[in-house]
This record gives sequence, C-alpha cells and structure tokens, in this order.
Amino acid sequence: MTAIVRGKSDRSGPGSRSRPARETRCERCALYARCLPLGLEVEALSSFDAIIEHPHPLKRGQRLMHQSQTFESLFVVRSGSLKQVVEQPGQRDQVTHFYLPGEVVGFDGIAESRCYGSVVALESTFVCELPFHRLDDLAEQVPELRGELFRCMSRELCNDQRMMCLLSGRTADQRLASFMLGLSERFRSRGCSPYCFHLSMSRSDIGSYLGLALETVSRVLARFQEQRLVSVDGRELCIEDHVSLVALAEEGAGRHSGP
Amino acid sequence: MTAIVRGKSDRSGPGSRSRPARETRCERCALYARCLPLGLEVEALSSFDAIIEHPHPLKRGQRLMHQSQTFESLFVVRSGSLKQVVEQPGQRDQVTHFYLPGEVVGFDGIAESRCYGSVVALESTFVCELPFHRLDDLAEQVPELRGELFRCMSRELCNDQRMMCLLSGRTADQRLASFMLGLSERFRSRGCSPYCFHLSMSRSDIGSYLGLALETVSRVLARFQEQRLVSVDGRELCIEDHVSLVALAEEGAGRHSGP
DNA sequence: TCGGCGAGTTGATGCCGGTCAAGGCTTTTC
DNA sequence: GAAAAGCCTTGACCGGCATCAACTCGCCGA
Repeated sequence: MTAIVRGKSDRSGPGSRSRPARETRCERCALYARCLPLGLEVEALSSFDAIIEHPHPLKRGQRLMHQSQTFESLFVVRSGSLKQVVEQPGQRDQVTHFYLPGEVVGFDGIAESRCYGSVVALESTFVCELPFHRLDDLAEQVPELRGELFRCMSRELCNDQRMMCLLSGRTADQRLASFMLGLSERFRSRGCSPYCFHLSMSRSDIGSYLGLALETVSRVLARFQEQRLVSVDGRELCIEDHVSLVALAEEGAGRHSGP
Repeated sequence: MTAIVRGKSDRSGPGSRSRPARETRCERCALYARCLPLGLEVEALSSFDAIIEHPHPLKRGQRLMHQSQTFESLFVVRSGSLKQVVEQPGQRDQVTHFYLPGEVVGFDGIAESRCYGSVVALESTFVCELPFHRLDDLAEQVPELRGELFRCMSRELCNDQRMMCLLSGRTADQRLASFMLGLSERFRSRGCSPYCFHLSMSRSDIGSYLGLALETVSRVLARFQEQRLVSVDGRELCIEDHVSLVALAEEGAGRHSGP
C-alpha cells in the first residue's frame, strides 16, 4: 500500500486540508501506542487510516472549533496543545479542558450535533481529523474501535468527575498540586519527563480551569517554590518534591475527613 | 411475540433478578419516549427488550453498585432516584450525580471495567439492567442504538462541563438557583410539575454536590424563601419566581463579566 | 414513655481567596 | 527605538462561606 486516497477535497479556512503523504499513517505515528486505533488489526487500521484528514496546523490562538458551530468531526492532537473554553452570556469565559498529544477533542459535540465549547490552540498544533459519520460507520464493522470509543468517552467522564471533586471542596493549594501532578502523569505516559515540563497555558487559563483567580495561581506557585515543592521559571515547571505534593493533594481538610 | 426469554438465571444479593412478565416491555413503559431505545424499529426494540434484566427494587440507602466493583452493566432508572458518591481516601465523600427516571447510570464504569463511584438509592427505586457486553453486541447491529449510546454519553459530558462551570466561579446563591432550575427542567421533561416537586436528597447531599456546606444550603434556601423566589417545606419545594431565579443563575459576578 | 439518632435550622466567628491596584518584564508592532 | 499590549508578580483589603456550636423536630426501637 502506497498512497492513501482520501475522499474529500480541500476546503478553505482553518479547516482546509493538506495531505502530507507518508507521515499520516497511524502505524508510523509516535503516538500510536496511546491513540484511538490502538489494538486494531492491520486491515482495520488501514480503514481507520483512510478516514483521517489533516487540517492545516493551528498557530497559537487559532481556533480548532467555535462554540455552537455544527459538529462534524472528532480531532486527535498530534502535537502541541489546546484548551477548551466555554463562553457563557454575561460571565467570564471558563476553561474546561486542556488537550495534549494523543487526546481526543470533540466528544461533547455529539449530543446536540454542535460544539459545546470553543477549542483554541495554546501553541503551534497539529491535529488529525476524524469525520464522525465515517468513524461511526467504521465502529459498526470494527468492534475493537467501537470499544475504544466507548472507553475513551467513559475515561473522559471519569476525568470530569475527578475535576468536579477537585473544584468542590479542595483548597487552592490542593487544586494546584493535583493539577501539576495530573499534567506530570500525562507527560510521563507520553514518554516526556514527568518532572520538568513546559506549561503551554497562561496563569489565567490555569486559574479559570481550577476555579481560582490568576493572582492566586501566581501566589500559590510562588509559595510552593519557597517550600521547595516545585521550581518555577515563567512557564517552565520542575517538580522537586513529588511525595510531598501527592501528600498535599490527598490531604483531608475539614471536619468530615482528616488525619 | 408473547413471553420474553431471558438468558440469565437469578442471582443473590441486591443484584438478584425477578422477572415480572408484561410490564417489562419497553414499548409499554411510561418512560419510553425519554429512554435509550427511543427510535428503534420494532425488531430492534424487541432485541433490546430481550437483553434487559430487572433486579429487585432498591430500598432507600441500598446500593446499586459499589465503588471499584467490577463493571458489568448499565442501569436505567425506572422509578425513584439515586445518587452517585465518590469516596476518596481521607476526604469527605463527594456526591457527583443525581439520577432521575429515564437516566442512565454507569457509563463511567466502561473505561476501567470498574464502577467509578458508588450509586445509592435515595428512595424506593426500580431500575432496568443492561448487561454491557450484550448492549455492545446489539450496538453493532443497530446503528440507531449505537448513535443513541454515543449521544447519551456525550450529553453526560456536556452536563459535567456545565457542572464544572458552576463549581468554578459561581456563588452559593447561583449554584442553588441553577441546581433547582436544573431539577425543575428534568421534572418538566418527564411530565412532572416543574414548579413543585419533592427533593429526595438531603441538604447534606445537595451541599456535597454543589461544593457547599450543608449549613449554607439551608441558609440560602431560607433566604430564597424570604425573597419569595421559592417556598420550601422540608423537602417539598415550589418555585415561585422562575424569572428571577433564572436571572440570578445567569447573573455575572466579578470584574471579568458584565453587570 | 423515654432515649437516641439523623436531619434541619440558626447564630457567632474567622479565614481563605477574590478583588483592586501598582509595577516589572517580555513580546509585538509600527 | 519607542510605544503598546500581554503576562506575571506582589501587596492591601475585605467579604463570602466554612466551621463550630447549640437547639428543634420527627422518627424509631427498646
């Protein structure tokens, strides 16, 4: 098998397509082991490969999707990172998710056939586009893919619940500790250093995501640095004392729980 | 078609099965219009019907599932209500969801094949059990069912995001206003009164769910009553001023948003 | 009938974290 | 090279809500 013929012609706008030839094959992708098609048979994998489209890369600040825009595709982050932002009338924008390479963007659009929030690139970002109707067709023929889709959505439900637990009843310190440990784990599982990494999001994004003022984020990070839990230099972060950070994140607070 | 033959024998415990004969047919169920099999063809519907099991009803306080227990089935609430509780080491239990008739419980168990939280009945509750592996098989043959499953999970993702927005950055008043309006809407869409209804959960459950102390819930409800927004008598709630409640819930607060 | 328990209410107190404000640093733009 | 715009930090202030505590009420079982 040499060239992959795709069924769709180029479009204009941020959704316009280019078709780099070789590196679009899943089996050659560095993320293969952490991505949706994991575990597919050779034949199924090439069917999967065949429905993928490759929009132009996004620059920092560019949108992958607009809130309320018609939902058509899921996207997988190939490199870079994104944030999801929910805009509510009369309220400050709320960051609800950060997406790293290998993660799937857009499941929340399926329900109403429109994108639930806007998704914005935090840096130069490449994605793979999976037109949902074609993915759904394929899910009929390939049980493994269907299972992976269910698992992936379910995993996101679990993560959201973790987030709800975090937002409801944890202190600013604990929220930030959990946030950094969560990022650390996500980097680790992608083969990046779990101890030193770059934050592609601003303090303001972190604050919005964690339900804190950006000033609080800044202050807590400064204090963590004093306490030798982490070292921070702008957006470069090193976790210095993983054990204490975990202890802090799991620490009970208040009368109902506790040591 | 007369009797439905089910593939599984009785088990013991809260999962034990009884098989009432007639009223188990989806098409006769009062919730049919709001339930998973909505829109299935006659044939598909009877296949769907055939995989449903009917565990014994739960009494108040009984568990439908235990946290970390192996995941096997989704459940649909037939009557009554439940709460999902996540227990974390050294921390107070966290209520993450309330489930009303017609809603599906258990999607978050698919990811790891274990139940993410415990699910507890808030009153006498009947459920339908859908063994997931059989549901998945059926989803292969019935695209409409597959679509409905995807949509249903996606809808839950949207709801969780709404919840995250609520927990992150809204005041106690706004959280409670949104909570009551949300319940109201859910009752309305099931044909119950959207203005007067019974709260099957305690103040403590509400507080946990909304990230507030139970005392705060009590105080805010009392104040809402003074302000003629609602009237409360124990767990009976009437919404008196829907318009103001909506205005309150959507009201911007803080420097980043408008007045 | 009594005691115990869980649920709910109400008051007093204090602190965490939001808000406002000022200033520094970096990057972008003309 | 200067101006402008983001982004981040740090300080001062104070208000919303958690916490602790005391009390009421209804329910259940002995």
